[in-house]
Amino acid sequence: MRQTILIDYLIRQLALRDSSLLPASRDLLLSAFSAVSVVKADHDIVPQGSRPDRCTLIVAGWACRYAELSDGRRQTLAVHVSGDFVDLHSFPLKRMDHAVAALTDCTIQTIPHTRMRYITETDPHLTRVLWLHTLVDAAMLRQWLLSAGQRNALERTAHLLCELFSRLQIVGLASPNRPFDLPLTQADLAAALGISAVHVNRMIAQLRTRELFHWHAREARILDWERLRELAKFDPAYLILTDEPR
Amino acid sequence: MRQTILIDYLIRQLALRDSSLLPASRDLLLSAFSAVSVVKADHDIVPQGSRPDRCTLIVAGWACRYAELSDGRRQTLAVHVSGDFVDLHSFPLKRMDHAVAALTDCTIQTIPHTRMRYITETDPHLTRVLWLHTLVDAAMLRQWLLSAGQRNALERTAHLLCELFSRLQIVGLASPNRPFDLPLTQADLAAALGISAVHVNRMIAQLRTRELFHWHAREARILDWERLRELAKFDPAYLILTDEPR
DNA sequence: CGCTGCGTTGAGACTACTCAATATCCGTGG
DNA sequence: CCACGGATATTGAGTAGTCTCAACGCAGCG
Repeated sequence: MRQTILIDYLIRQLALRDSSLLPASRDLLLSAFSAVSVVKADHDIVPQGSRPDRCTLIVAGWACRYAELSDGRRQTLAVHVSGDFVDLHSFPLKRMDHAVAALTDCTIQTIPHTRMRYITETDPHLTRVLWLHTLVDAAMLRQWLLSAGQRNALERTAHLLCELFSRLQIVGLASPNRPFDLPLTQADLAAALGISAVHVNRMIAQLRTRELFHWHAREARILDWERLRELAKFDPAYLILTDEPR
Repeated sequence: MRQTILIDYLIRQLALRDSSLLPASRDLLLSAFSAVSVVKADHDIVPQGSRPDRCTLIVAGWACRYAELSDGRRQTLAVHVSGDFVDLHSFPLKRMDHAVAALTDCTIQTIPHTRMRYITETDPHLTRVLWLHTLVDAAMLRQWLLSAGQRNALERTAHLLCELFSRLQIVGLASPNRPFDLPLTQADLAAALGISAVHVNRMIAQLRTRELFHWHAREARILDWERLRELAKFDPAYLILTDEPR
């Protein structure tokens, strides 16, 4: 039962990047997950500076990672949706240099570091796939940094929407020419984009005026994918949508 | 002979994060490195979009990674010094989503992906250490994103200087209260900070006025580490300076 | 039915940008 | 050893993008 949920999202992500992973490897990973638990919106799932002894998977809901300066300024580092490992990197890294928080109520499952270690000792193929998984996260960070440094506020907003839409498609939570559920607030987007919430509002309004994107009451709709992609200069290659042996 | 050079820098980095790595593992890594070769300043070491069949180590010189938008805007994603693997992640990722370029003349050595694969098949401990190595890169990316999103130009400049100084200390190319060699141009810093070269100049001037940092003719000197660190809100924890088993 | 949180809009301020001019450094060739 | 040219650094002036503060609208909920 619990596997079924995981297969729907996590396995879709793993299979996308390496379909040659054996069922035995897949089961080695899946069989160690805890029962599901729930985290309320706006609560930390993993605090900054902690030393987790397990990795957390989002089964349902939206979460984010953020880093905080000593004076309280916060930057969102990633947005996570169903099927995302939010802190797979905590296994090699040990200490969390940032926090993970629930943006909406989240259903999660965890897998102990001891199992991760066992995987690295016994299953090189699965280990490489998990390593890749952490590197796709890093690739997204690079795109966010490219956005923060070089894209203006409008392009940056468009780019985030493109990325989220593409990633939701991977796990089957969105499909072309259909609306999708976007339960974030404009303040959430602002924290992710490194601009003020007021300015996010203006940028969203501009996307609406240009008939690229519409968003009301959590229902988001991409009106012109090609033009939005062009505006954002979005190239999905970094999401590693190709399947090749690792 | 060639190992001697590597030990000086790369091994210092690996040992810092896990001194329990066995000599056999270390040698498994070191023995596969190519002879040194040289890349002239401003030349690409690894082009964006390529599919390298080897990983590259900087033996001497300064390099950077950068991503480029289709209209030519560039963002530097990382600055690399002696002892840094610039594209270790190319092994799991296969395709480069960004480029690596020499900022100064660089001496490099490479290790084939085939050897990397062999390591993952036979040496779980070394594999975890290499995985960690790619994740320290990701931790730096997070700090850069935090800088880009939340730190102003002055703080950001100070933070980069703090990071570079700390990393140079790791490999023994800088030490407290002593000047160090900083062969970058202000334009290089601008590309890394996501601000204009003119503004970098003003920020450096301000650090000089505040008697925090002095830089002339490649010789850089941190005048007041504590105050610079405070200004930058630099917390070196993300560089993983602690040694614990992986 | 009145909070409270979120979204929207306007006005003025500030940070960092661009363009442009000048200064300085460094390597090269005479 | 000096003169030159190109790259780099410095400074000034005006501008653009984004910020902050503030007010108001609207919807959901206790």
